[in-house]
Amino acid sequence: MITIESVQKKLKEKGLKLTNQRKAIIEVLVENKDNFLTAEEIFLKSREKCPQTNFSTIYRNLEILTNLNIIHKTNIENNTSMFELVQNDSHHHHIICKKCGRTEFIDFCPLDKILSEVDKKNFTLTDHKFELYGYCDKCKKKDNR
Amino acid sequence: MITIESVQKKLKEKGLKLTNQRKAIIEVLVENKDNFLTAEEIFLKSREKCPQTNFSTIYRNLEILTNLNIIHKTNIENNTSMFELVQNDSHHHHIICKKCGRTEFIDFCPLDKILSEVDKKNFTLTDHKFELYGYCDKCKKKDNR
DNA sequence: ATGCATGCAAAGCATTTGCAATCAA
DNA sequence: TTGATTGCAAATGCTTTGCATGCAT
Repeated sequence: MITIESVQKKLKEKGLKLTNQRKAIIEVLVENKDNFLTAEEIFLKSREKCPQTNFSTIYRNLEILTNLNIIHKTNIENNTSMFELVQNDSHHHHIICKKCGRTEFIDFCPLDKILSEVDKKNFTLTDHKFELYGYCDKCKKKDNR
Repeated sequence: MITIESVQKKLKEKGLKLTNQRKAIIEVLVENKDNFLTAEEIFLKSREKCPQTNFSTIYRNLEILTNLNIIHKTNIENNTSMFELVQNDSHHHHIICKKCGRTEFIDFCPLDKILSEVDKKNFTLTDHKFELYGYCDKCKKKDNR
């Protein structure tokens, strides 16, 4: 279970300062840990908690948190990144609603199934992505493609 | 086997005109059908064949070809889209070199393995992505992350 | 001839950065 | 106190768009 406190502890261990802006960002991420959020969504929600928060602060912190493996960044369709808290207890993948960003977790990871095949190709693997896209119950395809 | 001619035929069937710029773009895509290319790479290579080609022409055509399912668009890491010709004989996934963009195909598709689980979640699926990232033989991790 | 396609230049949007001021430790 | 962090504003990079011209059919 991820809490605000546990993330803050993780930050302190890394020697990072706990500014109000950073606290707000983390709170937002924890409160929305079942959804991918855009930087703008995180910005707007963070500003409710810490009004003076600036957009560049958001981006700088999202990068720091990504590098620390506290959050996970993905690009769904276009050129807008989305972020979610890393649920560090279990490796998992996602089903993502293309309209509202709501996600469900998939415990299944296909990587094991094909690792032997990859080795043959002489690639050194660093990352993988397995994501399903569609429309959730509430957003069921209207005039979307 | 995908040839320039077969793609051009497909375009004609759709009522699209065969301009020199469009021909050049298709040639580039066919010649590099084993690699994802960025729009810029496609631009530079196309201009070798058709010097007056403009960047906006590239983007307009990439969008048209994507909508016609002639090419496939993906976002690897950041906010730069990459494109490859659709190998329409078989559904497949990719191993992608994060440095040079070279790809290998993976015939295995994990989707079947979990379809039943997805149904339970009431998502209407439209797309999925299964991609492995790493460094190919030639680019073996240097100072990359 | 007709309208789809292009070139050009400007705009749009997400993201990044330089720098001086501010704040947590 | 001191370096990490922030706000601001400007810059960047990729992509899109409006409009007049050009070209394939």
